[in-house]
Amino acid sequence: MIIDPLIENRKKKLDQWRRYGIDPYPLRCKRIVSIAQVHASSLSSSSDEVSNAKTDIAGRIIAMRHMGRACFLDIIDGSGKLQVYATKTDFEEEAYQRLLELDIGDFIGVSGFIFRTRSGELSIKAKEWTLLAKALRPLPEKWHGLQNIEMRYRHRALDLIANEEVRKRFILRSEFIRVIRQYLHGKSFIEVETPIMQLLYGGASARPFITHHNTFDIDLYLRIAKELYLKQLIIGGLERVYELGKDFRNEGISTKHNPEFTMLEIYEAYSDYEGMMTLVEDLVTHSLRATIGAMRITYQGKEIDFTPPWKRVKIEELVEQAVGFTITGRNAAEIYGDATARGITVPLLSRGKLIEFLFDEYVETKLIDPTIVKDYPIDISPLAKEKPEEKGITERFELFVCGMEIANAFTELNDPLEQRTRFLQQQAQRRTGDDETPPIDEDFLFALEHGMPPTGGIGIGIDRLVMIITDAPSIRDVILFPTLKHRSRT
RNA sequence: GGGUCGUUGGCUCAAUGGUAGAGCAACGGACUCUUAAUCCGUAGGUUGCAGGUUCGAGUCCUGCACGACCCA
Repeated sequence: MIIDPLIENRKKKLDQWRRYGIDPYPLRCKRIVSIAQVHASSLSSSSDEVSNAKTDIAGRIIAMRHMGRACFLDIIDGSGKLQVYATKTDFEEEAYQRLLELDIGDFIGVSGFIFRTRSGELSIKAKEWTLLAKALRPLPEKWHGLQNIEMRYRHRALDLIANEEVRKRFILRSEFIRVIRQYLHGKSFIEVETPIMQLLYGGASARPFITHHNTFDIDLYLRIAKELYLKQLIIGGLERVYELGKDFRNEGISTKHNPEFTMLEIYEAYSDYEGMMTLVEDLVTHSLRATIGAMRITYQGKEIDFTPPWKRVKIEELVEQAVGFTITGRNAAEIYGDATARGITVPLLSRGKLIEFLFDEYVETKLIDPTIVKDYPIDISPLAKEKPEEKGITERFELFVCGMEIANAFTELNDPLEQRTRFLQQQAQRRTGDDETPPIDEDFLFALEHGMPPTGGIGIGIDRLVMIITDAPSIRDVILFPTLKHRSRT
């Protein structure tokens, strides 16, 4: 290991504190008030001496300004920043000298009186101080912060210390998720937990991660969706359930994809996809109101208006508008012919996949304001119920915002024989090399054969919603520890 | 997987193919209202890794690692 003089110096100081008889890592500190509380209780007062009572605060030193016989320190805790003013005359000779030996990054506790400096800054005049935790490494630079993106993702602690907006973003993420849970509880949904490690994966089209259970000596899959378990709960009589947690998909990484990501899935018996449209619209707008307090936000320079009602439009209509020829009522060969006649290069696919391809290519990125895209072709919607009046079309919708898929919902297919047929059709695709098609889940079909009431279900991508409300350019900016390749420490 | 860009002191960044620098942080000193404190001084580098071209490479070439963005 390379000897870093900065770290060596701090280690020497650590020993020095011990020689002084001071524990550099004491177990406890005094009962303290938060810095935010100090600011709050001093709002009304503008006098020099704000409080005659002694106040105890604690936090990390982020700046020190030595003035000879006086010293200013900036201290932050989880709630904010406060300036500490220490003068030689207020301390024993030793205590003041040792204060000067502190490093930026160290945690200290300060006992003193709250006052305002001549320039009006709320400060604490220190009477006593204690070392709470010694830092052995220097903090990132004070006003450029930590800019290196790789460092920010690999060492999120430093990112949170150095970059205030990062910390705010993750606090907002937490608030947003809390509000979602409150909303759902208010609607009598119960939160449940289903297996993350599964014998079979399903409920979506994606390649899974594989792990191994040693005692049973079996491979298990990390879930790609919660759908098939949650619907078993609907069958079991838990009529309103949701699960908010991670799914895992073994696919590429991009600014919109992390291999593990947070998905909320909600199932409601006796509802349908119309009910899910209302639910997602209400859930999202309610959560926006309760967190950022606005319906209009700017994402990466684009204005987005969440004001309901959101546009609801059939996928085939959107594709028709974009490509300029008729889709509805025409088969795959006809669509393929029209596309190639217009110079649009499309692969030879089934009808649904063709429409999906054209949608991805020509429509998706243009959907900026929240848009409910509905009535998907049946061959790409194996878990959704077919519309009786429109053969080949299912009661399924996806929500798009800022060109990103945010939610996917259906009137759940509850005919067990039909479901088996659909699964078998998927298996045919699997055999032709589509490795994203999951195997048939007999346990799910077994449950379904006992009868599932008409049900609406939806999956909502939480990370992407948080990206939008926090104006984050990459999904890695809203996941505290995004997936990165291993890099050995030098 | 393909393309483009990036990797220089703890951090943020410089440096026509010609002695690797600055600011912050650190260390020593001065200073009792500073807040990007100020002033004087000191130290800190195998320029991501491995090769190659060259009298000479942070800079040019090849490969690799990691990251960013775009595309698939």
